[in-house]
Amino acid sequence: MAKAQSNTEEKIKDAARKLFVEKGFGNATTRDIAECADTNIALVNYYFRSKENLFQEVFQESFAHTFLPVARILNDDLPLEVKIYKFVDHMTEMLKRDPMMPLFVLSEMRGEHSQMCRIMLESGALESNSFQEQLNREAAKGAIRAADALQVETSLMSMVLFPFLSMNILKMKHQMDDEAFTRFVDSRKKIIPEMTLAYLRQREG
Amino acid sequence: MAKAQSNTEEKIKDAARKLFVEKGFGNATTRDIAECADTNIALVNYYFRSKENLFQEVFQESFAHTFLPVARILNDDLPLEVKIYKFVDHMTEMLKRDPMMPLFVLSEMRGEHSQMCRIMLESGALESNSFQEQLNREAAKGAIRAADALQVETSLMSMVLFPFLSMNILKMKHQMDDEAFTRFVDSRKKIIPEMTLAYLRQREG
DNA sequence: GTCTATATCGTGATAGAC
DNA sequence: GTCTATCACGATATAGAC
Repeated sequence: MAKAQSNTEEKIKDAARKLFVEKGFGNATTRDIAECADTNIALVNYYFRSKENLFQEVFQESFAHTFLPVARILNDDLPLEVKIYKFVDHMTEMLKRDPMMPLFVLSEMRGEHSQMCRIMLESGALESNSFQEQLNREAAKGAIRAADALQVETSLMSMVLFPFLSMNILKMKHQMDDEAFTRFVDSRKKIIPEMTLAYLRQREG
Repeated sequence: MAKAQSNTEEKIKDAARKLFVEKGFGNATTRDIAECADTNIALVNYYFRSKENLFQEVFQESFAHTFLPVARILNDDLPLEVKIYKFVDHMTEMLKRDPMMPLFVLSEMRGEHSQMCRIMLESGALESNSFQEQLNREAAKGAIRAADALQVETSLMSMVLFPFLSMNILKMKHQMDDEAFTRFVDSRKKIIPEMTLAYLRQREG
């Protein structure tokens, strides 16, 4: 079709992405978005039929293009140790570029309604279980203890994501500026894999 | 003063606590709260001057009485291993009783405005650093490696809190019912301390 | 203390001129 | 495609009767 991309449409999308993530779906108003995109409410509803629709269109891609590819690293074909370091590193770098995304996603998941639920399911959230198989193989070799992949994944996700989820509290409570926060999460790139591997390589208690 | 506690006032507080946590400050309406408390909007504004004020009054106590005491376990006078197991266990049990609280607190912290910020600061969020001192003593004895208390605290908090923060996604993605979720977080009571202690006891990389 | 009725405002969405 | 003007609604909050 090669339809020329309207500049206005893109500006609205960008403004929406920014404001939705910053303030949540409920607190970001159409007026905010229009003003931030240097236009007016009527045009927002001209390009997208409604606020809900705008939300949907913007986050289908945005979410599927940032979070999911990184999360899938755990199912890549890589040696266990390499994989864990790569996962933590890529996830951390992604979050440094988009630090408010995780809190946004989680808070939009409250309540059944939530457009986010549909988006997550449609984005192919159901992964393969090749990570569990890898853990089983390593355990059979005696390289690591027996471990539940879901528990390990959850721990990894927790430790990487949580500092960003609680960024505001963390900064406030420990007087961190942006630079100090970056140093903090950067040093976790080493700590988190070490902690995970120390657990896996330990004899079962 | 011994002023008789109005039953209505308590019902409103309870309703507010429930709905604020469930849907967030912005999405819980005064009408919701009034209806849920079996009364009307006028009475809500009679007892509390405004919605914001109601929020403030309800969460000053609620938050300070549930989360903070548990968080302070890390500064208790206990052997390191005992302390870590106790912290994870108590925190998990607290969260099982109030599973939506963490996501609520974090999402209310977005934006500078946020009454939550004041509440957190006033609640005595500034703890002592006795946990760091304990880690230093243990490291000096050679029992553990040198470690930053803030990093260890963050990892512990992460691993306990995150499953509750992402409860909806977790349940949806892995078809967990309430019982399965409880089993999941219960088994983390063992995994999380093991992981933390395995890291601390490991020779430095 | 409790309720009904209402004032006032901000929101999402649309009609219609250009 | 773009804008102004406006509608319909739901929100918080209050006035005033009982």
